[in-house]
Amino acid sequence: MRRGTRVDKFEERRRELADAALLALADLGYARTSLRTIAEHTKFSHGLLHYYFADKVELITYCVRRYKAACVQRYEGGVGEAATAGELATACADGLAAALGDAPLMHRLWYDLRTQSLFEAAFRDDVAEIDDSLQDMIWRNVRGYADLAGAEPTCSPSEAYALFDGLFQQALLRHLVGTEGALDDLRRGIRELFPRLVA
Amino acid sequence: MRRGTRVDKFEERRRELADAALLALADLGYARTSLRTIAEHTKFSHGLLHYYFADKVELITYCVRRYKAACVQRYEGGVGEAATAGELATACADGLAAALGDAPLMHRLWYDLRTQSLFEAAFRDDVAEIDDSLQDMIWRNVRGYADLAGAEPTCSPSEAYALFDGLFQQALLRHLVGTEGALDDLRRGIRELFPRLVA
DNA sequence: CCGCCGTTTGGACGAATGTCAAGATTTTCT
DNA sequence: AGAAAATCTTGACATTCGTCCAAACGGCGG
Repeated sequence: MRRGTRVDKFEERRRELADAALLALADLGYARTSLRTIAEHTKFSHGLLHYYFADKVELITYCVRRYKAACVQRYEGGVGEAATAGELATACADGLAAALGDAPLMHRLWYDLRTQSLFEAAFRDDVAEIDDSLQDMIWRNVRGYADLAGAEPTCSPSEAYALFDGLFQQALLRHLVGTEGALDDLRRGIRELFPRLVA
Repeated sequence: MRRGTRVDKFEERRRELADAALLALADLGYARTSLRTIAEHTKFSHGLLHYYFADKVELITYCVRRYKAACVQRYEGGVGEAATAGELATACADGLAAALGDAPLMHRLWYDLRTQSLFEAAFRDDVAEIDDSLQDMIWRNVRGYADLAGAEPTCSPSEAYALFDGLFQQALLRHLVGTEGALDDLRRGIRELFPRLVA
């Protein structure tokens, strides 16, 4: 048996366990998720987690990286197809609102982990990496909008990301407590944000 | 001795304990703060906490309310003195940047608790109340800016708050990891945000 | 078939947690 | 001063946590 196969099998199980852990984390949040509750989301016993992960921190950071993989893949495409600036803004707004509507608990977890990284240095690098890729995603859209509108962005990439993220996070908050129209407001807010950022 | 005095003394100690708890929470975050570590921030023993608070949740929610009291008091004044729209924008930007620079750990705690409220229903009402008062504070500034500029806001109060909060939260993130110029960027970002929101 | 090795289990451990109650101490009232 | 009420300390409790480990399982090459 080739060495590669063993490693692949090992990595595959790590991914499987991490995915289960992400479901548990999305349910309960970082503060309330123990290794045993994670194990209950799998068909294995709690001891196994320490066979595939050195400790809890390694498991969680692996989960964060895994979340990022799914995340950037989702946002990878997107900008290309719009013919006008308005179309791009609408497409971006619809995409973000759909992302929020499809997996609100995952985004809640994202904000939880991002906040935890401010207290737990171990998460900081991975979280920062995800944040950067999200900022890039937003900036590609803003740049694309400016190009189609024959204008230039009047803000920095990080500023644009902060503003988009503010809208997104508030929409998440309101969506989770059941506020009607939170997603529609998000769509409108994002659509109208684009023209505010170029000149 | 009047009954009122007893109640006052009781309430005063509750405040004292809650303030110590807030310091501990600001240090460690909600997930890592236990009742015993809170007690270590006081001159009392851990058992006393259950004399003044029924359980941990009541203590934390009391802390949140207390945080709000200090918070709204800080932001209460502010709008009145500006003579021009630009002055108001600058004053608001300076105020928010100063608030962040003076007590970054308290604001980190705020975002932590706001996120926890998405998992722990017990905090939800108090957090929402603080969020509303912050939104009002922002909206007073946006309204005031629009009046001085002879224009009208082109966004809703919640939208304005989301955008301001996005800038503030990112500035906090970058400030806490030591990014130079995070506060200056926040000031500039807020100053430039005002004209984007009126027409 | 046996023995090996990667997997998996289930229980044990010490530490830490929230909660509680019994007693000591301090304050207050008569 | 003495009684009563309040404040506070101390130690214990059950539970849960992360971690570790000895043993059992399972497939595959000999």
